[in-house]
Amino acid sequence: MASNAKIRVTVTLQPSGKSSVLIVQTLDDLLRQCSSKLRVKARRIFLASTGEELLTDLSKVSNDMKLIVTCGDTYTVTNPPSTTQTNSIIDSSKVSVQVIANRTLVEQEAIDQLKNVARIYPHVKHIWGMPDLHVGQATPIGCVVATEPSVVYPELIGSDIGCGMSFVRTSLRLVYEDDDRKLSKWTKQLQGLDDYLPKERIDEFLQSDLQWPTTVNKVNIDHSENEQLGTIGAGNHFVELQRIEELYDDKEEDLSKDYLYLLVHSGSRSLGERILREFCKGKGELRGLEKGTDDYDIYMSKHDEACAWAKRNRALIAQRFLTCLGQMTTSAQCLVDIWHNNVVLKDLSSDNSQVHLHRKGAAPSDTGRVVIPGSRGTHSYLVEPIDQNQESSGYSLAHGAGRAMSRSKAHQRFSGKYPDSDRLRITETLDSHVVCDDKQLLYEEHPEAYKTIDAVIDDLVEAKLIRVIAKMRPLITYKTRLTHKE
DNA sequence: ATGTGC
Repeated sequence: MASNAKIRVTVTLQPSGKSSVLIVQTLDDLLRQCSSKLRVKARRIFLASTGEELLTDLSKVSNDMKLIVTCGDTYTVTNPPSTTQTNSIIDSSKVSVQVIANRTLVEQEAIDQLKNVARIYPHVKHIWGMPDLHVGQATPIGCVVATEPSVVYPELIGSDIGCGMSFVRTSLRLVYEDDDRKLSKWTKQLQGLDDYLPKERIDEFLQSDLQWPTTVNKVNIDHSENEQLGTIGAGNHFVELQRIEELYDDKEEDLSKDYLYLLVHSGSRSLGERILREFCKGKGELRGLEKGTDDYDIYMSKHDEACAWAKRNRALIAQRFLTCLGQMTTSAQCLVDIWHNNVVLKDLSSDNSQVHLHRKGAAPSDTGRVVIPGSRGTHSYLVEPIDQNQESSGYSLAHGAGRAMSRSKAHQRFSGKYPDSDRLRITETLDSHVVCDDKQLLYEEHPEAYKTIDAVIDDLVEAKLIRVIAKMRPLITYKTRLTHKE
């Protein structure tokens, strides 16, 4: 076979299950790309179907083949995981794996990834999948993993430590229900939000007293690790101006249809990523950190700091957004701030034992109200957990609509279906404004690339996990003014 | 989600 032919393959790292699609030309090229994409020293490659090892070249590999990569271990073909159904306990033998989804479609691949977590991580006691469960790199997004309290797995929290959602009541008003002239003007005023702030402002903000909505720890780290504070980032992060479309509970005294609300979704930017890398790089993907070791103490302290940093990041993003619109930032009040990606020590209600609850894309149901965002141009929901002590759902809820397809698939499909990207700046469904000058993101984050938020909410209501307080309508979704990656 | 390499 000609050595310059390009072949597209799917590689899966064993035992972690992390996978990636690569375009490769030679075996050396393949090993190199595996190392960089999977973040391990890739040493051996096998054909997934037969277990045969690739020793000299890619002559046995053709387009779209599945390959297994290991760091040195031999790979032997095993039976695939048994088929499963959602809304039931999948494997009660050792680890209970439960997926809460009825109306929402959860891909088999995501469920297989969840079962893989149960199989390969020691000391796991319970796993829950939320209705927005979808495929991740190795661990699916939209799940909660409870382990023995003696161990923490950084990989089960991921790189965006502290990522979450702030819901802020502003003093902005819209006099007419659809004052589009005002919204167009505000959209134009949203400038400079992607710029990094001066060191002095960042340092001062990290050391300020902040109630958001409760006291947030001060953060004391070197500015070289802080420069992104106050910026939204990319991917599914955004700031959205909303109004209340339906208020189902008039007893909520801090909610008023007269004012507009800000929803901020962002995390710890590259800070969290550096922390994950520090604890996983070259040490295997599954490494647990054991209580009593220095690594555990250092990771937990950095994790907590990243969580505080992410909260302050959301606060500063909201401030900057309101400043663009000429608002006094002191007039805003944060009603909800939750983490989607973090680990907490939790007392289980069933047997008084403790677990480390790792949330990877899941909202807490044990700290009060949460906002569950839809996809771009769809409603978000302010909800209240019915029982703050609900072990059967892992003390958690869905954190959003959940992707229905990969980013690459979405880009390919929607750039073909909607070639005029400018038209995506006003959403088809609710006529909301979208600020996103990154064309790739416009397609990757297209609403049709996500599951239906109403199905996710229905699943949680039917499972008696939440009651809906308010339905929020998007007015302006701000993603980025940066144009790179086009 | 992110920084980095091709």
